[in-house]
Amino acid sequence: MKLSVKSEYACLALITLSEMYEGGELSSITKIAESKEIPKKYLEQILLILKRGGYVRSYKGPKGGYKLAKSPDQINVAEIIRLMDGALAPVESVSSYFFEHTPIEKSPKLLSVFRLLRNYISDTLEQLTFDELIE
Amino acid sequence: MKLSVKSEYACLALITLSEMYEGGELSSITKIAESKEIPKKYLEQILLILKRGGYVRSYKGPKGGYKLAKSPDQINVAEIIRLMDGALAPVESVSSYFFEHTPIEKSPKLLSVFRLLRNYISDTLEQLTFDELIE
DNA sequence: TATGGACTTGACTTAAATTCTAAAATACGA
DNA sequence: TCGTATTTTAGAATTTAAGTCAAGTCCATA
Repeated sequence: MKLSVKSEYACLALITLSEMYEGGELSSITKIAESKEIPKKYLEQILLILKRGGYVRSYKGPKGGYKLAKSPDQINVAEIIRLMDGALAPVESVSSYFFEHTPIEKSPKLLSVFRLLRNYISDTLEQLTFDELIE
Repeated sequence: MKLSVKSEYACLALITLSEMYEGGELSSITKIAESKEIPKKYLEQILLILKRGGYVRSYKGPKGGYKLAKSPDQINVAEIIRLMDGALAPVESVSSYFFEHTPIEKSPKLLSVFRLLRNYISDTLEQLTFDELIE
């Protein structure tokens, strides 16, 4: 019952960018990777996904790097996890975003418990925006 | 943010055995696998783990099979997930059972949110026993 | 036009999930 | 009592997906 490291990395990267959103400065992949101890090459892939998702903007060349495309208070944690992992249900078949057949459907009662958990997790992370995560 | 299928399978197997706990009958791996649509060979491994954990008893030979070692109300879902996956924290470093360094530690605020989620999930599943999951 | 960074592709590594092969125990019929 | 079918037990091989690494290409800007 855990988050993928992909989502964790994505959140950490966005936190870094959120912290420097005010000044409008850029941060390079290398800087983010070093400060948050994330494998650089993996982070490259993750930032590309975030870019395609419209969360960050990139600038090439010397002095290039990344910055947020929206203000931190307009990005919540739930949507990032969804973008990275597809869904954020404790069990996939509980997801309201897409339905996949998983074995747990065989027990309606267990399924309903996980549905409650999903809603709690979902609500919590939906309300958590990145401006709240700045140090 | 999801459960391993291993845990799902373990819970489904225990639900099946809980349903026939009254009569004291046995159920074979094959029967459980078919009724819950679980890969049989994988289920064999899972039931062995449950056996070593003291949750089920096994009997070989024709008419053999598995049955619960305790009554369903004495087994909760949390301990099964812990047995299968090691911990049930939404993020491992939040686990109170063993501590592992994960990248999310880099953000204390995010970590504390996940700690709250973990406690909620943990409490919910700790209180959920298998007698409540019988159809 | 040279450089520092983003981008692209592909391959490697590890762990989860699944399947394969074979052995050991037991009930039951001949 | 023996043999056989049925079941669990065990270890290992295979597959698949997540995570990681390597080498190089493209591009803005100083």
